[in-house]
Order: sequence, then C-alpha cells, then structure tokens
Amino acid sequence: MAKTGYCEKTGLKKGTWTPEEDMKLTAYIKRYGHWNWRELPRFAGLARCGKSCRLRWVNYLRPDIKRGHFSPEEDEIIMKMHASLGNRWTRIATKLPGRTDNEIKNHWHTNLKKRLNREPTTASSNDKMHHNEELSECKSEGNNNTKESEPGTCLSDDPMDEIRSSPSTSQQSFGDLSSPSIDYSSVITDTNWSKAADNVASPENFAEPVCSFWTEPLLAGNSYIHEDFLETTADPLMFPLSLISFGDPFCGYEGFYNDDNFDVFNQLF
DNA sequence: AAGAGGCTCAACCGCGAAGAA
DNA sequence: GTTCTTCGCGGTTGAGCCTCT
Repeated sequence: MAKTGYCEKTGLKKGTWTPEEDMKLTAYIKRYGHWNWRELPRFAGLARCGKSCRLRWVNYLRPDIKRGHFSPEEDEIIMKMHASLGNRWTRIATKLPGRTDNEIKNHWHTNLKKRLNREPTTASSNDKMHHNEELSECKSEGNNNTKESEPGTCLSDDPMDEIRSSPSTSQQSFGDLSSPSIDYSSVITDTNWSKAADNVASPENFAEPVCSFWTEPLLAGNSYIHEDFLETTADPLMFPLSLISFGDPFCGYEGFYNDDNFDVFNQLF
C-alpha cells in the first residue's frame, strides 16, 4: 500500500501494523484510554499518525471486535439497514455489535451487493417499500430524533425491530460476542503486556513535554475511567490526569467500557 | 506446476462536521 | 464571522491470498 499522504509527509510510518505496534497501542489505550488521537502515538511510542492509530484500534484491536464469517442473520440485518439507510456503515454497525463499519462495508461490497444484483426484483422492491414506510413513519411520529431530520435517517424506524421480532431470527449470533476469533491472550501475555505498558509514554519516547495538556480540567464522572486506574494505575509523570477528557469513550462503545465490563476487558489481556 | 485473474480486507485518503480559539 | 484543530465517515486502494485454467 504505497500511498503518499500526510503521515508520510511527516515521516511517520504507514502500512501494515506489526504485532509490536499493536501491543504498544493496545497497552497504552488499555492503560490511559484515547484522550487525543493526534498526540496519542507520541505518548504510546508509535511512529504512526493518530488517524492510523484510531483506525487500527477501532477496526482491529478493540477487545469487543467480533471476527469471522457473517451469519445469515447478520447479512439480513445489513441488507435491511442498507435498504433504509444507504451507505451509512457506522449507523449499520451500531446494530451489529462487534462488527466494524469497515468490515460491514467490505462485506457489502464483496458479497451482499452481488447478491442484491442477483436478486434485483425482490430486494429492490422490498428496499423501496421499506424506505417509504420509514419516511412516512418519520413524518407521522413527529420524529423523536429531532437531530436526525434528513431523509432516510429516522432512527425510530429501526429495521432491527423487524429482525428481532422475526421468529426465524436467532439471537445466537449476538450472544456469541465473547468469542472473538482473535485470541489476544496468545499475542499479549501478562509478561509482554506489562513490558509494553511500561514502555509506553516513557519520557524518552517524546522529546518535549506537551505542556498545554497539563492545564486542562479533569472531567469527572466519566464511566470509562475506572477507579483503579485513577487510584493506582495512572502515573501523573507518565500520563497527566488532566488529559482524561474522553468526549466519546471508546468511539461510542460506552456500554462496553463501564465498571461492569471493565473486568471482562481486563481478562482479555 | 505455474501464471492469470478474481477476491478479500486492512489501511489510506479526502472531505465534512463540530468545537475551540 | 473566521480560522484552526480534531475527529469520524465513506470511498478507494493494493498486497496477499485463493481459484481457475
């Protein structure tokens, strides 16, 4: 993937991630979260741009990623969601826990789009019907999602409802989220993880301190920030608490990174 | 066995949105 | 109101793998 871009302009590495880089990024985010994607790679000791780190985390390293084949139920959801929302992959991904927008997008282009072309009559007519229903319901219900006023984005008409109520749809595929095909334990052991964690954000990893970040106020009450982290893990020299300002904790995966799930997250590594 | 073509999916790019200065 | 910064989204690319001939 030899492309030129801003990462390259700034002399940052690009292309395939190495296991070592993965470990550094995972270790850093597990310990400190992603307070600022742009600055994160510097603190994590990575010669990558923040954008690249974000993408790697969101699409590959995140602990709740579900990999492997898409089930027929998932295919059905994607088809229906795509029919009503179009190429809004992130929106579609919210209905498929563990699946990333990128993965869904790839799956659509490589499999589902072809299937749709093979069965154009049923699919397209259903799509239109569904889309029209959606629009009419948006209007009739006064659209309780006032922010989403554009056509095709009425969330109150959730295609998932239809899927959920379908007797043929098994919930099993969603109950299987605890079995990602990536075995993190084999990649990141207790020993090498702690090594990686010790190496991230060490003073030698960045030449000058980022003073401005130290003056930012700490945002309290964020469910992502675990008490243990605040009390014992966070090292003010290595990571200023003032940096803890997660506007979107783990990219919309707030539900996963609460206190209840923190232990599950810990067990993964 | 080997070359060609197709397929998959990780990763990059550009753009727009949102918020801060 | 304007400019700058950061983030996230969707489109696209291309290396590597797979299948076919």
